[in-house]
Amino acid sequence: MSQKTRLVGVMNERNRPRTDDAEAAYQHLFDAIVDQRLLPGTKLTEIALVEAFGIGRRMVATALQRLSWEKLVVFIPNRGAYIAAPDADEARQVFAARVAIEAGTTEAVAQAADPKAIAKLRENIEQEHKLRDQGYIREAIHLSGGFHTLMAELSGNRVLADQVRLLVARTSLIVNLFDNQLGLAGWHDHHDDLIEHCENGNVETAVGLMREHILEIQDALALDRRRPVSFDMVRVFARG
Amino acid sequence: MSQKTRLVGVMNERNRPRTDDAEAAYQHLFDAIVDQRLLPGTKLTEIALVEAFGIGRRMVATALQRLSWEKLVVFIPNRGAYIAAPDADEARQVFAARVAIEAGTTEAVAQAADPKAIAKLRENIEQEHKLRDQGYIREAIHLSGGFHTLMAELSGNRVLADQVRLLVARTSLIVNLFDNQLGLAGWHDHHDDLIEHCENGNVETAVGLMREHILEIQDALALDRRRPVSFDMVRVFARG
DNA sequence: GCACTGAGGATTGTGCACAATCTTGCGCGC
DNA sequence: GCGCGCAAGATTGTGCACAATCCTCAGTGC
Repeated sequence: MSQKTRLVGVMNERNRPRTDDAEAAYQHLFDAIVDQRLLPGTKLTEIALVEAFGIGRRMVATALQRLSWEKLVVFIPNRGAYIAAPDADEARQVFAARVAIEAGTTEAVAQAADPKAIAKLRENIEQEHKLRDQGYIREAIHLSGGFHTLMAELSGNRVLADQVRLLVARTSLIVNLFDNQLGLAGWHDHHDDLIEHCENGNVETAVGLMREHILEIQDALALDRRRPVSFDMVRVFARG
Repeated sequence: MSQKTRLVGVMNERNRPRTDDAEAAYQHLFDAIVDQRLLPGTKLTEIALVEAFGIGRRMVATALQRLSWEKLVVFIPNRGAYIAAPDADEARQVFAARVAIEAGTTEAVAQAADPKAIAKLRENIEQEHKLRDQGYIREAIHLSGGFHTLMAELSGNRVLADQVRLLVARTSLIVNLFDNQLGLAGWHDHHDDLIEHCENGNVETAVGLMREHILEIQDALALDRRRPVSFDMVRVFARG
């Protein structure tokens, strides 16, 4: 028919709705945050991400809103979305939550004492030892996060595992923001002891060790001395 | 000027972007789910909600996706969004997570033993007693959820409080789906005892009571006998 | 010098007219 | 009667052209 309805977008061959693109964009951003390629305060504009990922505004908004819900991104109305920059109070709450939740995951793993799970944890430890011997604090903490996430997954509870995954990610932001006076002296032996007690089904001791371990990470940070965040340090973006 | 740019939407006075409308829609839906006005399997179409709430599709999608992340709504591709209908395994994980997390909140409240917090909890108990005397199981469990949420808020940790709020909401779905053979015999005295031990700073006992309490709620449900969910029982919608 | 205003910029929300994809149901051939 | 296929329906994603809102930064009056 001779309808003149060519107003908007007729015969656009490039707009196929791909639902899981939002998930992909989310994963990319999440990994970039955890790997500290995206630093706190970095600006994330819809249009910029549309161009970067080649997806529509809706999927970008979906990914950003999920990150916002996970407290990794903060929306400032009519200003844009920014990578979150937790303050000292929020940091303390994150660590407190980690103590509470990871006590639960540790208890589950220690009670089960599944040899297969223990083996996976030992494998993770191997890699951690390798990096620790080279003295890289940041990588050590990063892999430490991997250890905690793995432990949560092995607990068999998806709810707790998801929470630990998020809290580890937020810890990554926190480590970036507060001066790190970490003496990794006796710090590295905790994971080994933890595994051993889990293997032997020594539940109480394992849980206690996990709590101490997390609190020790917190104490290694100077929570009263936050690195100033300019909230417009945009240019770091040009790296991914 | 005499611009003829009336292609799309010129001078629409009704399209002012109100950012917090997404939050309002989310709250309405969340409350409806917790209050069991929206039952598991109910279909939630974007367009229907656009007309119901008078907001744009984007904000509706935002609200729905948040509910989806919170596991209260499930997206089925090209079919629409549905109120979640947890299976037995998911139910067990929710209860396990509640045991772990609420052990943490109880510990915090009992350690603080703040008289003001205790008073608030007592006030909640009063209302629960009133409803329990009338024998309403559903309302009792609903208010029981309120007690747990309040406890989590009083623990002073927003992370844990948010999680408990979500887990309580999911429990509301679960209670709806599984045959409830609840004998609320000794069930109702737990909250009273719990408060007392919190008041006296009896941390270990309080935590143990909370764990038992949650497990008792779980045991009162027949998790192996799920009520069939038609996943198209739409008409229940006409009630809000 | 200083406060205030106003124009421009930046950013997100909206309605619209599709496009893509899956489900459903009906008719047809056998 | 029965399976099969194709058309119609339903639902969400997309690009576009705005609208609304807030921020920024000049320029002006006092």
